[in-house]
Amino acid sequence: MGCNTHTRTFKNAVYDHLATVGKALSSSTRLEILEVLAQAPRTVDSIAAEVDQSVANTSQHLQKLKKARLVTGRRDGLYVIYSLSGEDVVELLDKLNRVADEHIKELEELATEFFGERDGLEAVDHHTLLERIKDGTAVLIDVRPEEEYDAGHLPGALSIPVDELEAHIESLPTDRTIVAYCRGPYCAWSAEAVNQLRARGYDARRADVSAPFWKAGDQT
Amino acid sequence: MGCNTHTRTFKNAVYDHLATVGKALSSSTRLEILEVLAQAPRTVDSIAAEVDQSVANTSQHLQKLKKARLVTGRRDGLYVIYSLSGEDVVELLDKLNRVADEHIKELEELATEFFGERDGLEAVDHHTLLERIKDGTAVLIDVRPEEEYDAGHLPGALSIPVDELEAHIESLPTDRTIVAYCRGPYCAWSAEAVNQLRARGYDARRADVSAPFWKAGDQT
DNA sequence: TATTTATTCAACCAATCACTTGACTACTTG
DNA sequence: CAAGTAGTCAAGTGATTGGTTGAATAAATA
Repeated sequence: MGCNTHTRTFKNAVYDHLATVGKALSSSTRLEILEVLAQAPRTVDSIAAEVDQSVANTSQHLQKLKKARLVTGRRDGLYVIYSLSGEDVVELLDKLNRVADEHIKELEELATEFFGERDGLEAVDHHTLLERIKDGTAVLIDVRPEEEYDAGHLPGALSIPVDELEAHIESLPTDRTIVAYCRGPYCAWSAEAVNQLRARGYDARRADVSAPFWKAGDQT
Repeated sequence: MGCNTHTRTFKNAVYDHLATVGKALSSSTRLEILEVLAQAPRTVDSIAAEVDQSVANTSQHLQKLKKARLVTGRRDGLYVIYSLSGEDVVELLDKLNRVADEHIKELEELATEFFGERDGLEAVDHHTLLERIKDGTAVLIDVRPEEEYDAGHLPGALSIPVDELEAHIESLPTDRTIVAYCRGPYCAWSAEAVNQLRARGYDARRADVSAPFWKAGDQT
């Protein structure tokens, strides 16, 4: 209380600005755009295709994200290339994911329903993953599109996009565990990769790791 | 590409759930409610008064926050007491604050405009703060209402709510720096406390620390 | 049981939202 | 300069939002 009368308008202005960021995170389409941008910078056209929306609509969403300062766009000739405006945005998205994951039980239900029994493709956590790669008992594969791998990947990972897995499957060692990861905890590609690998007799697992989030500090 | 057709509906469901959390953060009133709850659990009535909204409206906002699983309410006799549903929610709010603070330049402008020259009341960062308290060159005061102090405070802090500062000012040592903190980086109370203290000849500073966020890990 | 206090629910309104369509601007290449 | 491609802008539509008001519950107390 006390200084409320003085404070009001300043406080409101502050919360309005914070809400601008909140609003940016309030549309599923925008969250999808953000996750795409968390993998690698992209042009408007390509984002639109990725999230299955019209270019105009995508552009408008990008304007909103820009207003909230979560993304920046730079012109490169014919194209405008958007990217997240900082590491901390990845961290924010990561937190949002984790909070939702922790508290919204429907998400877990969805996941087990979609991935089958989640322990059917037992995920491997971050720390044991690193150890297993070091001591050579596991091979880590990044099943995202090549450009996303090129923009940054877990150390020691091989790039094998899902749709090329079939072709490269022979080159993988049969005497080690294959651990696959993709964009995030709900990205289906790693699950698909694991299924393909298992069908061929490999010992395969999903990594319990969000692709761009190795930058975002520790995985608890 | 590839598995989009299969993926679509699952992906949409996931992003819809994430957006539920985003939506919860998209209204300035709700963010204010969350910050209040980050200090201490509270009844609907008292939240409504604190954020200056009708009880009905506040209740509806709380329902939305509950649906997003950011808060929980438990009945205690006549009252329903709401609180944040976990530490991680505090961390999420903290990230939101930091991202906004980092990228939205208008926020800094607002702050300097309101707090006067920000370095006029030079904030003290987390680490030097801890050192100064340990070696006894500084006294830390928590200027939030007593209940919020009671619900949790920085170790070693004294509780002196702003509106009682005048009365207790004599009891503070004149030979040490007084460092004040309150709810968050935009909470005006600590600034006001500093002004009062300086007017009486004290060496006073604001702490660059968000009250409940000592739980939320390190201050970078 | 009737009354009081705290909270929620339901109905409503103006404002905002996500998305569409179609026109407009920016840049590159022929 | 004309033609083509990438992106933005403007106007419009139905759905959702934040807020209001007043009635309906829920629990404590008289």
